[in-house]
Amino acid sequence: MGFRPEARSPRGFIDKRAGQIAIERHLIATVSKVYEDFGFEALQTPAFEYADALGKFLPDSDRPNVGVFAQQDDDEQWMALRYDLTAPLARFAAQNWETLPKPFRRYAFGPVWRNEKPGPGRLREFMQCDADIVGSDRPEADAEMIALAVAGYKALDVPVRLRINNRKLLNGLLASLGVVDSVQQLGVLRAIDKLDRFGLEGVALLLGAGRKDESGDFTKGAQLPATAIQPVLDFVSAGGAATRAEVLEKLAAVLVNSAEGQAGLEDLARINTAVTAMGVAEDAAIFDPGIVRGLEYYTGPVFEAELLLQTLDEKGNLVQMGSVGGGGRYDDLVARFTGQPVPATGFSFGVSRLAAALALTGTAKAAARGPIVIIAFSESDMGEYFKLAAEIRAAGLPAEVYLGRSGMKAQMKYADRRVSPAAVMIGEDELKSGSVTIKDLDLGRDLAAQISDNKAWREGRPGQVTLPRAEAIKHLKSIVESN
RNA sequence: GCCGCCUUAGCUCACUUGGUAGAGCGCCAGAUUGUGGCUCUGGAGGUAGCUGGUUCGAAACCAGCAGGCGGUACCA
Repeated sequence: MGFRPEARSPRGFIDKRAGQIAIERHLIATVSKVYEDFGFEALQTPAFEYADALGKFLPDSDRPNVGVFAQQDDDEQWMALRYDLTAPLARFAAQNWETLPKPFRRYAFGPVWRNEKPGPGRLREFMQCDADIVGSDRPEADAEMIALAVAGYKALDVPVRLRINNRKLLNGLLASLGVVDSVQQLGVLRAIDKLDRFGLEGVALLLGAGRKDESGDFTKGAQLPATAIQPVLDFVSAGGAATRAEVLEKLAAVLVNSAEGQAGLEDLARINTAVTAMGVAEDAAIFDPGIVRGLEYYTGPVFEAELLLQTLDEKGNLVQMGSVGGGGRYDDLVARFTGQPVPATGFSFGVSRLAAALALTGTAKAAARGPIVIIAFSESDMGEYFKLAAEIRAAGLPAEVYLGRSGMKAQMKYADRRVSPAAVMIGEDELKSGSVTIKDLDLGRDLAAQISDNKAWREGRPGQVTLPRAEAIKHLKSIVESN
C-alpha cells in the first residue's frame, strides 16, 4: 500500500448520527410549523451565491476565503457558500421584487458556512432557521418577529429569554455624548457588547484606555473621556427594571436630549404594545440596552435569545453556549441591489446550537431505535428471512435481515448495539414446527440485571418466546408499542 | 489574527532528570453447535503529531510547522 490518508473530518465540521439528526429535524419541523402559523411561506435558495451578492465580506483574489468559503467559477466569477440566510433572501427579494406579494414574509432553513476559527459551540457548518418580513417599516413587524421567536421556543419547550434593544438608542446615546468619530463609535458599541462577559468594570475599562485579559493580551479601549463613560454605564444599567415599560421610562431619562434616541424609544413603545397584545409575558421578552449584535448591519430593533438552561459538558464544566438565536431590523440590505430602500426585519433560530444544548442537557434524549433484526442462520433459508422482513415492514415496523457473516452471538450483539426492540429467530427448529422465536431485547435487558450466573442467563432466555408463525407480527407490534 | 498551555493504542492517560513503550476502557475471539449482560482467558491494535537539530543513543532536550484546548480579537 502507498499513502494512507488519515480518517478525520475537517476542523469545524462534524458528523451527525441518528440521534442528533432526530433532534435537529424535530427543531426544524416545530419551528417551521410556528412560522407557517404566523403566515410565512417557505423558500429555499442555493448553498452558493455570487460573492458580490453576499455583502460586504467580499472575497478578492488575494484573500478569497476570509470569512467565507469561496471559489472561482469557470467563467472566473467568484462564488461563495452562504454565511447566513438573510443575504440570499435580500438577493432573492431584489431579483423578484415586482412579482412578490409585499410585504414579503418567508421562512427558510438549511446549513450555512463560515470560514473562521471553530470552538465549542462554534462550527464552520451549522444550521439556521430564519423568518423575515421584507417591505414593512412598522415596529409592529419587529414585534411580530419577537412574538414569533417566543412562540417558537415555547413550542420547543426550551426556556429562553429574548433580550431586545434598538440601535437608534445607541446612536442617540453616542450623538448626545458628542462621539462622532466612527472608529470611536464602533469601540463604544463593542465595549457595551461585552457587558455580560466582563461586567460594568470591564466595560468601563474598554470605554476608556483599555483592558488586559487573563493571557496578558491588551485590548485597546475606545478612549472616551471619564465624563462620557459614566453616562454609557448608566445607559446599559437601565435594563434592570422589572417590566418593559419601566425600562423605557428609565431610558427616556438618560436620552432626553437626543432626537434619535427618542425615536428609538417610540419604536420600542409600539413594539411593547404589540407584543403585549400578542400575549408575550414580561419575563419572556425584556428590553436590554446592553444588546448590540452585528455592527454596521442592523439599523433598528435588535433581538437576542438567551438560553436559560445550564449546560454542562462530559466533564461537568459549564459550557458557554452563546446566544441560541437572534435578529433585528436591517433596512439597507435589499437597497444594495435595487437602489431602492426596502425595510426588513427578521429572526434566526440557531438550530445547531440549540440541538447541541439540548443534547448536553439531556432535555432531548436521542432515542434512536434500531429496526427489528432477523437473525440469519443458514444460507439456504435466506428467503424465509426476507419474507418475514417484508411482512413486518408491511405492518409498519422497521425490520432488517442481518447481512453480515458472523455467528449467532455476534448477531445478537449487533441487535443490541442498534438498540433494536426485538430479534427474530427462524432456525431449523422453528422451520420444522412452523413457528418463530422472538426475543424482547428491552425486557431481556431488564431481567438480566437480576441474573449474575451466565449459564442461568443463557439458558433462561429472558424475554424470549416461541410462538406460531402466524402470530409473529402481532407479538412484534405489542413489543414495539410497549416501549 | 494575538497570548498561554497541550499532542504517546479507537478513547482516557502512565512511562522516577535521554537507554528504541504500558494500563484501564473499548474492539475481536474463545469458555457457551442457536442467544445481548456479568465473569474468566486469549488476541489484534503504536513510525510516541510532522520535519529537522543536539547526542553513541530521543517519546523525553532544542527549533520550525501542523493540529488540539483555553483566553482575547472578529463575528454578517
